[in-house]
Amino acid sequence: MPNNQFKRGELYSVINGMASTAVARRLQKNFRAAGLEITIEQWSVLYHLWKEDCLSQQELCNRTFRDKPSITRLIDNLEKQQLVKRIASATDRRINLVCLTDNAKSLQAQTIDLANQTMNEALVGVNKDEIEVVKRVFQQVYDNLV
Amino acid sequence: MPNNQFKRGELYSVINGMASTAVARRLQKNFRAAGLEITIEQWSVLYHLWKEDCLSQQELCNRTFRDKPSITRLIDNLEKQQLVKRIASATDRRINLVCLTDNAKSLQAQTIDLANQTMNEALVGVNKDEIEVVKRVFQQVYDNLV
DNA sequence: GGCATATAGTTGTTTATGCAACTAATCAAA
DNA sequence: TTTGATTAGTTGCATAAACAACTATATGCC
Repeated sequence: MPNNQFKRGELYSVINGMASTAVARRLQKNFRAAGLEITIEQWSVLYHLWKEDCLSQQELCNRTFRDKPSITRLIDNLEKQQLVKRIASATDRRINLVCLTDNAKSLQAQTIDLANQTMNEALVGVNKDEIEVVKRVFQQVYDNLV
Repeated sequence: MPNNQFKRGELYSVINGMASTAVARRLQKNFRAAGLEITIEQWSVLYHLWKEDCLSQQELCNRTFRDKPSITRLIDNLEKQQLVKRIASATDRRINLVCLTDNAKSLQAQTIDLANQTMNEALVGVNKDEIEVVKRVFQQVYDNLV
């Protein structure tokens, strides 16, 4: 089915180059406009810590879909900005627990508002059913490949 | 509508961190497995040149959704690998036309096969209608933000 | 206990991105 | 025709990603 294949090839360009980076860029811009000096990558780490604090770096890898070196360096930068602290696990000395500082806790409400606002800007003209389809397709694609 | 907003916030994580990078990673892996020493970013530039050769850098920015510095450096690297050449425009001396070398032309069929194969792996269990919804949503999101 | 293996995290290297500041060429308006 | 604004492209700097090689700790098997 060459016709179908061509359409799938087109979809690749769409997925890779367009909407996802446009959303990320807009969110970054909204952070900056609000005077927040964090990157969206740093925010994506904080986002998971707000849901559950003091995760290991490995657990952050799993939840943010990043590899270990990426998380190491994101945590390095977050530590420099005094938003998280590495705390050695008491039971397994290989593990660093990454814990939020008070500094980071105070950012939670504001940044989540900005993220919701960004998604509202992004999703004008998109209905709930379509969102559900996109979520299902992405989960399926992820499961197919990982 | 706080409930709706929360769902949109979740979608952001999905869009930004998951399926798109998983597809990109798989395509990169498939290139490498086939002995091709190009990155997916370089491929995305070549992809548009195969459709229409000798585009200006600005036109490549538009078509690949990248900014000018990104294209400058991608072209730098593609030129090092002798896959493209910068040719000064005869009519406007500000413009570089980016043209494929024979070297690059010979890659076209193979890499497009690999891209189609990658999308087939990625889209197992996803039907045509869902693909159309995803494409429409992404176009809408992009139009909303850019 | 001791060795092989697995797991958690770090470091080095290359490539890519975002933003701001810059040069050079073109265009347009007085 | 000269001056001011726009457009095309480059460079510097900080952050991030992919991959491979590495250290340190823990686990499991004999």
